[in-house]
Amino acid sequence: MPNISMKLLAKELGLSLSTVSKVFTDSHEISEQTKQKVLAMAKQLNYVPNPYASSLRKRKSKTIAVVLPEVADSFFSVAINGIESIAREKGYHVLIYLTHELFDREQAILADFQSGRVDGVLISVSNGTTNDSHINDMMQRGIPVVFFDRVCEETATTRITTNDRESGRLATQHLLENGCKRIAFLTLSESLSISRNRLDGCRQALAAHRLIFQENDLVLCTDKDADNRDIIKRLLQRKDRPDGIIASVEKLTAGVYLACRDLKMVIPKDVKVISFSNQSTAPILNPSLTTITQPAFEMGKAAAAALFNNLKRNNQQYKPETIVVPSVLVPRESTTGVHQG
Amino acid sequence: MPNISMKLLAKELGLSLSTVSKVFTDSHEISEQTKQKVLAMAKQLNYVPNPYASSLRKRKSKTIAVVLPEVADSFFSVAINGIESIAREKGYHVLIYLTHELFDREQAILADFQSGRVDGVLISVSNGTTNDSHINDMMQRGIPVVFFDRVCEETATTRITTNDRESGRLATQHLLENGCKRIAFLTLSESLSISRNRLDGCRQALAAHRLIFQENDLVLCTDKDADNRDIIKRLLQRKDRPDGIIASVEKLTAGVYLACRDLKMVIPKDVKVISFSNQSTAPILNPSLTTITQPAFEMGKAAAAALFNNLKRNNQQYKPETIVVPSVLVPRESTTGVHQG
DNA sequence: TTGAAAGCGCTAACAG
DNA sequence: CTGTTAGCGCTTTCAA
Repeated sequence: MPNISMKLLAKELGLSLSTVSKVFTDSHEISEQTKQKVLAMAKQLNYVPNPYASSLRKRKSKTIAVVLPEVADSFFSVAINGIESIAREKGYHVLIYLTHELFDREQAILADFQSGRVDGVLISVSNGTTNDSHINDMMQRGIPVVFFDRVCEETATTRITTNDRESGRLATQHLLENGCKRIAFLTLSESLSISRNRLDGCRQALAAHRLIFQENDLVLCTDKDADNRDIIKRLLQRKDRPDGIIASVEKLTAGVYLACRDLKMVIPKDVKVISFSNQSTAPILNPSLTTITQPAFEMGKAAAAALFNNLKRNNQQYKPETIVVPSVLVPRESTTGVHQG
Repeated sequence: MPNISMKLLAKELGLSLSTVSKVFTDSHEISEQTKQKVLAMAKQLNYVPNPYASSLRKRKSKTIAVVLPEVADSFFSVAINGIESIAREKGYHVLIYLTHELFDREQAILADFQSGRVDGVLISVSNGTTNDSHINDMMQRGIPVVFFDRVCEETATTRITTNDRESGRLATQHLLENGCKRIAFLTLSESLSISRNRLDGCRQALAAHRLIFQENDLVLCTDKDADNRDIIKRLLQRKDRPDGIIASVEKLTAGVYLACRDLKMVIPKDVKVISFSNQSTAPILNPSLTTITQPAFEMGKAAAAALFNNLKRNNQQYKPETIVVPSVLVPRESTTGVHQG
């Protein structure tokens, strides 16, 4: 059974194509009576409009793209839920693309959007993203782009972030208050905005306590968990080893726990650990893990909402506004030693 | 700057529209020379074909839909990676839809696909899905559907699952071999294929050991983690309490660990725990968690590959084949008490 | 309030 | 090998 078109539907009703079309755009120039008749017949014949014909004609796709480094960690998984929830509300469809942290890929993906495939883009930039020309291209072509989580700070558009710097400061302060004297900061990348900001906050907090961040306490980890475990072991075996560790990315947590286990070091007695993480297992780790939790769902929602705002005001001037959805520090045993609920 | 169309490109070249079109479909009836000329000019003018015009004309969208209950747990996150990787390879785009476990939603989402928006559908059915008429509708309209993970067993199409029954049996056997005498099975739903199959396997293994599964050892949990914690506490406080627990869904793990903590029960001494889970934190839980790990990435890939197969053979008869990608039991301390790497 | 007609950008049959 | 032409299914002037 071929899909029934509007033309057929019109013929069936003895009405003109344009009249029927107007019914579906709920035009006021159609009588209530005709509307009912058309709608009834449409339902009866199971008419479904062809979105691509409409897109072609209107030059609007009712589709947005979400461009992510990966869906591996829980942050993006949850963020997608937030995005989908509001896209759905607006009647938009969501295309998903993964860059796998490759700048090339990210460029290629955005380049495709010049075709008009999507009306707007939500992006969390890849690890390897160094310039924003591909993003500016998009915007110049009238396709709004909104950053979330991993942003380009120079680009003139809306950004949804969490308070990374403040969180870095809080995490550090929390460690210091719990008795740490020397803090190591684990990171995956020095170029990513979130890492830089979290580290900045860490430095600030140390400075406020008249401590200086030692450059060899900044530990660059890798994508391979096994390697990280070794890297962290080496860190913990140094003569000037830290007594507090900040894992600036969720996936670095395992390395810390395993390294400690290998070395028979006890968290939090020998070293205290705090992690930027959304993992639901934080409370059941042993010791339970103190986390800075990002509001992933809220950020997803905020990002989508911002995009739809930019979408409706049709100009190409987006204000370089930054919306901050704050993270939450949840103290648990890995820093406090105190057992809780 | 308006997007440049093929028409303009043709005019610029002094060629006809159709010649240019044929260049882009790489038709053999165009001279190499003209091809080069066209391609060069296209690049120069930054020509990008309009996908919707093409979709309209060809009645193909080069787009597939992935319909999921939720992206909350790690299984689906990773599966998406697998799907995306092979969609990308084939030059397809991926739309994502969430049902939030609601049958209504699932129906509405599929109904929209009658419009021709997608060429094929990958679906993991929602918790509340009881019949498959919406799926059959799709297929009758020539849109292939492939199930993955959560399948409808009656529906005549390709299914990608893991060996749920076998895994249920293995999990049970593993507990028995480690000394359990009475096993409780935690589940979220009795209707879901995966839950039923895992439970079946559990029953089989018990029977093989001349044990009978007591009906009150089947524990129905909820979506609320806090509630589950209480439910599991009650389970562990029964006079005839189990000494082994199978969490048939990842998210039930936390409840077990927390309930034990509340009751000062020690895993694995007082109760052994095995969980169907893909969480990367399993090794760093304390005790580390014995898991049955689903091959999420592989299943995603297999599902996408199967869909593309069905896509190219254009008939409407798909064979009701089930492809099984086996899960892996990873023994850890929560059942063995033995500490490992 | 309804209808006729043009055209969004592309593809594919057919002709030359 | 290249060009002409007729749509894909819909929206939107403009005219009736």
